[in-house]
Amino acid sequence: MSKKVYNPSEIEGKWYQYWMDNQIFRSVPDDREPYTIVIPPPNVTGILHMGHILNNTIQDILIRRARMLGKNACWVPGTDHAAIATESKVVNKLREEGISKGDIGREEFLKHCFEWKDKYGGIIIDQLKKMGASCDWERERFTMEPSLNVAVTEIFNIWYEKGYIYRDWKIVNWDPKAQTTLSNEEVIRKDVQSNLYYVKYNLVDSDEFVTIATTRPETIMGDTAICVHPDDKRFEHLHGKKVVVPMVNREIPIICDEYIDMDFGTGMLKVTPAHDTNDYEIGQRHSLETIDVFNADGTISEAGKVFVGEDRFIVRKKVAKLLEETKHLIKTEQMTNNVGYSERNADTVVEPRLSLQWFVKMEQIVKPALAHVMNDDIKIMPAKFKNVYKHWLENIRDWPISRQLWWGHQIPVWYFGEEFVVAKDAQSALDKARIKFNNPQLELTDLKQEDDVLDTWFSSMLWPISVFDGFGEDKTEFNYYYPTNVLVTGWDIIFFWVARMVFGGYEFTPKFALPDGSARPIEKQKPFEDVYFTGMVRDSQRRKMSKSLGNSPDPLKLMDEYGADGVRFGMMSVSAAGNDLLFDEKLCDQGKKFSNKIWNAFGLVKMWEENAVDKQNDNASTFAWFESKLSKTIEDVDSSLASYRISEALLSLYNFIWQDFFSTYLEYVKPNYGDTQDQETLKRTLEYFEQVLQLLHPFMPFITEEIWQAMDTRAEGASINLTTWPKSGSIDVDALAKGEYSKEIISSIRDIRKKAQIKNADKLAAFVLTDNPSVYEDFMSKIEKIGGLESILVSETEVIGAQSFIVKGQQFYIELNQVIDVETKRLEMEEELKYTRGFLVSVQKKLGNARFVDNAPEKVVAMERQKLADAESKIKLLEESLGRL
RNA sequence: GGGCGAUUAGCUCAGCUGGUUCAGAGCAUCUGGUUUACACCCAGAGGGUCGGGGGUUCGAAUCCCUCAUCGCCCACCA
Repeated sequence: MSKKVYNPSEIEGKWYQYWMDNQIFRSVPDDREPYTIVIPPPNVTGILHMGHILNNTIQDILIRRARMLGKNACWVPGTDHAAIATESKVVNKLREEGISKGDIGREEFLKHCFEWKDKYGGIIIDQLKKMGASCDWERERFTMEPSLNVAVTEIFNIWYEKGYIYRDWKIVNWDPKAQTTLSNEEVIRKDVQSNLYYVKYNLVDSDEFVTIATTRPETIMGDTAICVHPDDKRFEHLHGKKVVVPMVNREIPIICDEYIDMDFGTGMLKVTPAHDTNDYEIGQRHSLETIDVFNADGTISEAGKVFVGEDRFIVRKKVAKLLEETKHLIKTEQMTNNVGYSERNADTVVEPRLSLQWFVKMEQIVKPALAHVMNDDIKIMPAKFKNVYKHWLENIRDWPISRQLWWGHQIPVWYFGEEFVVAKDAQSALDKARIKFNNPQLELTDLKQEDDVLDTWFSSMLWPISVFDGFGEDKTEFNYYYPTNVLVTGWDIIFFWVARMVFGGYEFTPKFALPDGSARPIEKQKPFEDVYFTGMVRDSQRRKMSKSLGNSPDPLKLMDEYGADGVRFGMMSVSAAGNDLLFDEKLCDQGKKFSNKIWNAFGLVKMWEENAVDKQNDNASTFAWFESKLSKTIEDVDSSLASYRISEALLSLYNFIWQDFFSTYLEYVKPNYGDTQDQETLKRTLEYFEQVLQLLHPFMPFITEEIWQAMDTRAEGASINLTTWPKSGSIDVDALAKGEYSKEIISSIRDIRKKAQIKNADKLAAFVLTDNPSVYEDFMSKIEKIGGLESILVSETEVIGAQSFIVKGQQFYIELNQVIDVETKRLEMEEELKYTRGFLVSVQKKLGNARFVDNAPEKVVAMERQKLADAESKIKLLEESLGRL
């Protein structure tokens, strides 16, 4: 401990290994109350980013503190298979090797995926360990492991039997790059500048034409009607007429539908049922033909007739040119419209596409999920997200769950020609099929399992249940740990994940019995008690952190530079709940400096140990003040944490430790140069230090463990993790106030010294004109020591020619042996007098108001009376001094 | 178009049930300080009509109304 600079990298890895070796984070069911968190599983192939640091630090703080509070703390880690993200990475990798997914087939492709997962899946886990996450690693789960597949399959069957899962043609969001469906939540809408093309459609058997405005001329080949509003007088004469689609020369009818907005564009809409949700609905209402002009990859299909095989955006330009050449393009206007992009392939425009997909009917499912959040059975923090949640659930649409991928949970549906059965596995599918199709001769080879897999979030929905084997035979763990205490995650996945886990909980746990065989009551069905939404991490210019901007620091580099403790501190110090936070590396530096400060303070105390002796001290009042202050801080930290105000808890600790413990307490009790420390002070100081470390441990686990271990000889396997969270003792208001006065007095002396440019080493004489020596008496020796005073003597009269200040009605004088500038002094005092008189008037006015005295709480009135008295005595003192000046 | 939120010191933000934690913190700025645990330090200072206006109240940064500005989410305007 002789080094003056704390080096976290030497320390942190060592202690993490120690915790693992001693199974500190292991949790198994026992008699204690459980405290459970399941991690939002990061993508298996992902790497740690600042958002992970944020929410995992919060979880770690809550878990470590729960452990110290004597609870059976269990934090379950794991990873998510992240269907689209992972599959596209593997596809890209194979492409670089000249291999295509189709060539090698499903089985072979999955092998590559698992290889990829084995190679990269461990990275993020190691990174979580590096930041100190106290997960029970023996419980690590993966959303695509076999037991979860069993659960997913079972749920699919249950929902199918309940009639909640169905297959249907719908316009879905199609990602032409990944070539799969996306849910609405996976589509990111952006406003973009587009061209609005005004296109001429000729009427059949007439010289007349109509003009239609469209942003998507490449879909013209799929038009099957022109639509106008039935009340639109301008077009009444066209009702029932037909027009010719340019380029393909197909005749289509002009129809009427109330959907049309008469004021937009030309008031006429071209209807392309295969490529727009609304058009599709209009098409259904009017029994229109559906012509799909695109292939799966976004090129024009045979049905498009022109530009077949060319990309949709190239075709858009070519169509425009062609229309111009054939005099069908009247004009082009610029406009802003809203275009959907794939969440996974940021540059890919999502194509509305008519296809046959699997859906979950949401109407019934969401009812309990909405009710139990609105009545706070599940508490959402910050509460503002309750509204967001409500709005989404109230307007929810059916959930498209099939994805045209191979990496994921394959949909448990087996086809026999156009028909199908839903089953738990191939064998039972065959059994069902033989009955359903009344054909006992059917063999497995006659059936074909659905190629598609399920949306990743379908398995994530079950996460809090499945990590405790809720769907397994043995429900011991599930019954002990579920419901979890809190979910900590970003608000951006409130719909993707949080809402789905909530309805998942209420859908699937009711049938699980409790250990005594009784039915599971409603409060045991929810997946978590509380949801804590973190904000998004942004850079200091408020930009979202992203790879492409390059503004996201690499957390590993940060941890190397500032230590995991430093990074955790930096992140937590700005993490007010639910607000986006501006992250700046400087914050980590502050954390690192804090670590260093603690390290050095401990070095000081450790030095005392070397030659401490048994002797008297005069620290009684310092101990009394500090203990009360410590108790107060514990109360503050407890209450802040109870309401998830993490940064508030950390900052009050930071201020307490640095200001009160180090700058004040340690300076007060520090022996004079060359002197030794006494045993009692040493012992108490170490006790305080230990409590402070315990309070700080959840936030900064490594340095607190390091120092805690260095404080004393510890048993093998002992850890600060396993100690008991400090309890706040009694608060002695009087002792507390006296300590604070002493700080104020010292501060005033330093100010005078500073202004008079007197060196700290020069001793000064001080006097006090007092009617209440208890204000300073207990701390007199400390004030003398820190203030650099020879002594504080009581004076019966004013000390002429000395600098003065007032604390709690006591007038102190500091003799400077310098000529003081009378005029400056007078102005200063007059200023203060004027202010105090004004203050007095306002207090008098308040107290003179009968309605205030009658209505305000007694405490408030008493406080005002105290203010009045203090102000009056201060004015008296100032007036006397001025008079003499 | 619908909804939500924000506006407090130069910057980033706390401020919870209306009243002593009420005008705060950190950073930044300025000034001074090296034999004493720490210059990754110590000490001191300056800086705000709490976005504007109105209201409720004995009392408003806090509650209500209104205006302004800014953000975010949701939604099918071709």
